[in-house]
Amino acid sequence: MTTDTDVLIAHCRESGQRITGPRRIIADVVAHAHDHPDISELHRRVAAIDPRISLSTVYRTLKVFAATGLIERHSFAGGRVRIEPAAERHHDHLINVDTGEVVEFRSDAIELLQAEVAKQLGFELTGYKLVLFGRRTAKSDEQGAPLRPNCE
Amino acid sequence: MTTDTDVLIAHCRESGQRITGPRRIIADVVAHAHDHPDISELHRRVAAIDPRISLSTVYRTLKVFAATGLIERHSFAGGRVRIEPAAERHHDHLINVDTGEVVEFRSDAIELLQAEVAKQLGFELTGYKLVLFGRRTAKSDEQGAPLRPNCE
DNA sequence: ATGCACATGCGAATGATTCTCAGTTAATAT
DNA sequence: ATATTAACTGAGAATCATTCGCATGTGCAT
Repeated sequence: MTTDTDVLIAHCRESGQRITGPRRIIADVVAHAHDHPDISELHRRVAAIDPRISLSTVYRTLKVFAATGLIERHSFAGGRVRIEPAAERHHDHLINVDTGEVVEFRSDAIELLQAEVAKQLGFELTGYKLVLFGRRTAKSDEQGAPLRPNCE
Repeated sequence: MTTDTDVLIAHCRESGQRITGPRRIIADVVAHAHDHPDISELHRRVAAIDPRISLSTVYRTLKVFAATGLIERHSFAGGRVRIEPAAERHHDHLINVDTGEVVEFRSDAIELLQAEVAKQLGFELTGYKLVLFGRRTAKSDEQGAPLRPNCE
């Protein structure tokens, strides 16, 4: 139960949501999940703290958190959705196709170009989804969260 | 049954696949599907030609076509997968968040930057997924295939 | 303290996709 | 042409992630 968690809780309360036991715990787990876990993994961690908390509640609470912008939901591999606490600073992801490892990065240049491209097509850019897939170049292969490599 | 279709058929045969009645029809429908339909929509079109063709067969055949690189499978909106015949020239997509309209575009600059970013992170870029979301700027709103706007 | 709207848990429902399996059929050899 | 056989197909069951329905439980404003 750290400051991170408190921030989540605070935002949640501000947006008129009730702070319940399950939500406290889920907020706590999410705030410390810096490895882009999927929802069953989150439920596993939550259940390790309080086994009475159901998967439904995790789904529902995450939806609430997402609606308030407290977390982000990614679908890197087409299949299950993966969660990360909302970052102060926006970033994108590179997936190691060999290990599933998720690397975060940001590039202002790419974002500028995207807005530029959209404008040229007659659109105002409201959002985008960018995921890079790659393979480590002639270096040690590091660890990585299990994730189905490749993307549909 | 046009040249496009024949090309699909030819590629299919080359890769050691059998050319069956259903596959002919599916190839034909896919070759003319320039609107990124989802799989049930494809099945609808296929069934309009031969109602005996099952949804399973459409799924299976599309998987075969995809494995051979004859089509591309996109998951723009998180939910169902959408199909397009493989293009000579690679391109990305911009989704009109108001109408679901899919606009194709390409930007060498963005692709160069992506490879650059990956390299800086110590990766060789093997692929990427880029989807822009936008809203038409002060112009007539055009038509668009129905698609759930926004993306998780 | 109390009430009630919102939250929870459980299991059932959904929706897309995949699998199973018995019956067909294309491609190849005869 | 015909037989052979491995690949293909249709129908429905199975799977998997996610959502729903509903009876019960519980924050929190009064």
